[in-house]
Order: sequence, then structure tokens, then C-alpha cells
Amino acid sequence: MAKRIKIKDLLNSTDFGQEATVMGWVKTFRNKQFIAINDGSTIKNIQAVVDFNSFDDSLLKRLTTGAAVSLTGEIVESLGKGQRIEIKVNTLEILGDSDAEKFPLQPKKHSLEFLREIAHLRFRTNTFNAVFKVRHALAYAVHKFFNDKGFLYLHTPIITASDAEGAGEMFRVSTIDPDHIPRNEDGTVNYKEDFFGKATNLTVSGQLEGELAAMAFGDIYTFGPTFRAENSNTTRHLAEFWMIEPEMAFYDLNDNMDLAEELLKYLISYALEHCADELEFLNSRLLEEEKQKPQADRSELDLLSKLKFCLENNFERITYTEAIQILRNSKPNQKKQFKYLIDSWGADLQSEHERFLVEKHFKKPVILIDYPADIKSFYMRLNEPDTEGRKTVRAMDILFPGIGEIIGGSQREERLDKLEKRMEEMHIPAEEMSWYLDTRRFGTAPHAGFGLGFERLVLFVTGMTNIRDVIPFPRTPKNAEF
RNA sequence: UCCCGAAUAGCUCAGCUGGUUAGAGCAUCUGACUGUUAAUCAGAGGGUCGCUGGUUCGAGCCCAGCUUCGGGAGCCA
Repeated sequence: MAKRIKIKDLLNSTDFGQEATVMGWVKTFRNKQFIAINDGSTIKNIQAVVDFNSFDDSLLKRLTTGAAVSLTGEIVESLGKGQRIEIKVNTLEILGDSDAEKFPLQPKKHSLEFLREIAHLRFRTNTFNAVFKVRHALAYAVHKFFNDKGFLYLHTPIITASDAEGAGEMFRVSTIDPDHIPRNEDGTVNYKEDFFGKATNLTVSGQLEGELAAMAFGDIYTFGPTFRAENSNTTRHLAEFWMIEPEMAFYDLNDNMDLAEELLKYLISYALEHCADELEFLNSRLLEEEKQKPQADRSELDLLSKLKFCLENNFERITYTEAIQILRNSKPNQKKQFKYLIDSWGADLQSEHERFLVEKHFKKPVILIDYPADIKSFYMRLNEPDTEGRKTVRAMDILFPGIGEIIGGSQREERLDKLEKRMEEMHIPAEEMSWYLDTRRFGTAPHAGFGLGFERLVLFVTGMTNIRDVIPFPRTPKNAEF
């Protein structure tokens, strides 16, 4: 093919008078003269100007929204006001027609719900162009952050045989023919006949394998897909999502919190720096949407201010016990406005409580630590009981406005006897987890880690409100299209 | 899984107390227009009212079930 210049580079060019070839998709064709073309390299379009006397009418008729074109022309300073630079077309070729009567994307505003139904085409809209650019930049920044810190990128298995991760319902992986299930004498399924010779699932977390590697490399992280077969129908959950899970030897909970906060701030500032156009677009898109809402429902900060605010302020760090105190004395609790009233220590916090702490009380990201042992996982390190004899674990949840829990993590229980006791209490079969316990048997050491939900991060940075709009092809209950 | 709401033209929606031929804006098509910015102006075409059943002389509208979508809750990242 002819050598083309990407629109992103062309828009920054000053080579007036030079010839250039542009390839992309038609956004609009105005006044039989002005083609707005986008090639995905930037959210901005280039304006190509055709002299309609020099081109066949039948050719110009094919310049419909969505058509792929290749054109060559002279780079000129624009006579119009809306743009600095444009291209005066000499030759024009339609690479692929787009029947305007059938192409679902029209030069008008579409609802996100409608675009979700045509997820294969929504990449071509401004909004999704911006969202997936930001998603890409954030993914790259994750690797850059950890690489620069000397972390090892560990690929943990996607198919696992362990079902003790305790992070949720799992998808079964099997080659057994559901119409001819091999059975044991007692009628249970005989997994010895299955592909792996045992029951296997899609991973819900790479953490346990991550710990194994951290106990050799020191600092590692994973970044891969995870799967939860929960019947969750919310704007914050997916059945298939991407998770970042660092695991660090010789870290306590404070080190863990420091790293998590540094990571989040790094990622946000990376996006602000490298996706300025995209975030600017998303910011104004949100402002438009806010105008439709009643005054009371509008947010105090616009997207860009919210992101900058996160960078400039330290996350609030409080213990679960302190949070309970605050909530118990809070207005909505005393006026009985909470659906679940806070009266005693030990209850799990509902999202209304988390939202109150983040959005009303502190008005910034909050790290909650030292949760009651009863409501947390077996691998979290047990604290000494407090003066009232209450048991807590070294867990941390990072709560973000509008998102809720964006990170969950803990200092891990490195003491074999305590870990085994905890597993027994929680009915976790130690014999199947022998490989995990070996890290505690041979050279155990304090260590910690956390899981960052990648899509929740993208949600926050883009200001989108439904998690299905920040992953290309969302997998949710009753939906696996494309 | 639970609670609430929705489903009418390609899209976004209106449709009165159940009543004759189901409307608007945008998009599309046709025509006009030589610097437009989601161009503008004029005209035209476009409907199995989500599906199944029920009530009724008569259902887009009322009732039941189902499906899908949206919001919230739970689970969590």
C-alpha cells in the first residue's frame, strides 16, 4: 500500500505545500466539500477538502459515514476556523463502502446502551476511541511502573485445580461430554476421566501462585484475566475481568499501602499526561451529561479536577474499628437513613457505608485496614487481639468515590501454625494446599500483596459509570456476545 | 439471586380515561446550496407497538407469564 501518514502526526505537521496520503474512516461529509476523517490514531479528525467539480458525483455519493477511504493531497493551512490544518484532495479512493441505510452509527449522539449492543462497531465512536486509548495507556503504565521498580511479571495459570482461593464462584473447565458423564460407583462425577484427571476451573485470582514466586523473586506482579461465575448484575462487576496482583516479600501492611497508593497515583498521572486529548473529551462529555441532571445530583468536581485531586491528597488511612466509630456517630446512622444501621462491631460494611466514608465524610480515597477476622480470608495475617479481645486481620481495602472497592489486599499470614489453625477453622483442606503451605515450611517470611481491578481503575479514570463500557467485549450473566 | 423501572420507526422518545388512518426530533433518501464544523433549507420513504396468553364489542394502552435491557442491593476487584 502507499505510505500513509497517521492523522495524529499530520495534525501536528507544518509541512505546508507537501503531499500526504491519509487513510481512515469517514465521520461526516459536509457541503459536498468537507470530509471529516478519523484513523484511530487520535480522537481528532482531519478535514479533507474536495473540489466537487473535479470528482465524479457517483464517487462523492459513496463518502458515507463509516466508509473507508484513502486519499492523497496537499497539506494546507485551513481557511476555516475549526481547524489549523487540512488536506486538499488530489486523488480519492473508496477502500470500503458503508451503506448509510444499514450502518448503525449515524452522525448523532447514541446511547451507551445502544452502543453496547453493537460493541463490534462502537470502537469507531469518539467516546470509545477515548476510553480504549486510556485503557491501553493504563495497561502500559502498569507494566512500566512495576518494571521500573524491579518487579517480575509473573504469568500465573488461567486453568487451576485449586478451589480454595475463596474469591467467589468458579467456572468449570472440562472436556467431559455433558451427555455422557463418567460416574463413580456412588454416582458422583469421575473426574479421573476428565482432561486433567481432576476437577479444574478458571482462575479467580493469581494470588496464591503469586505468593510462591514472591518467596523467591522478592517482588512480583501478575496482570491477567480472572473469572468469577457470580450472578452479579451491577455496573461494577464482570464475569471476566483483568486484575493486577503484586506480591512482595519483606513487606508489612504499611509498605503494602504505600505501594498501592503510589501505584494508583502513578497510573492516574500517567493517564493525565499521555491521554490529555482523550480525557479532555471525556471530561466535556461528562459535563454535557451532568447538565441533564438536577442540581442536587451533579458532582462537585469535574473529571479532570477529580483526578488531580486524587494526586494532590494523601489517601485517608483508618482502621475498621475507627470507621465503625465514625459511622455509628454519623448523621445518616443517627437519623436512621442507612438501610443497614451500624450498631455493633463486627458487621461487614455495606456499600452505603463505604460511600458515606469516601464521598461524604473524608471526600477522598480511603484505605480501611484491620478488619474483623471473621469476615476476611484465611491467608490474612492475624493481629494480636485488642484490649477488648476482638480479633482482626491485617487486611486493607482501598475505596474510591463512585467505584467503591478498587483494591483489596493484606499482609499474609506467614506463621505456619497460625495459618494451619485458621484453615482448619474455615474448613479449608490443608492436604490440597500443601504446595502453598510449603512457603511457610521452608524459609517463611513476612509478605504482603493486593489485587487491583483493572476495569474499575479504567472506570475511575475515564469517568464512565458502567464497567461494561470500559472492556471491549464484556462478559456478564446471560451475555457473551462477540 | 432479590427490589424497582423500561421495551413503540435505524436512534432518542411522545402516545390522553381502552375507540376510527400510531406521531415528533435526529438519521436515511431526493433536490437546492462553493468554507462547512454532528452544516443549513425543502420534500419523501420508513412500524409484526419485545414474545405468549388473557380480559373486552374493541388493546400500543388493562391483567398474567416469559425474554431482554437499565438502575439499586448482595457477592467482590
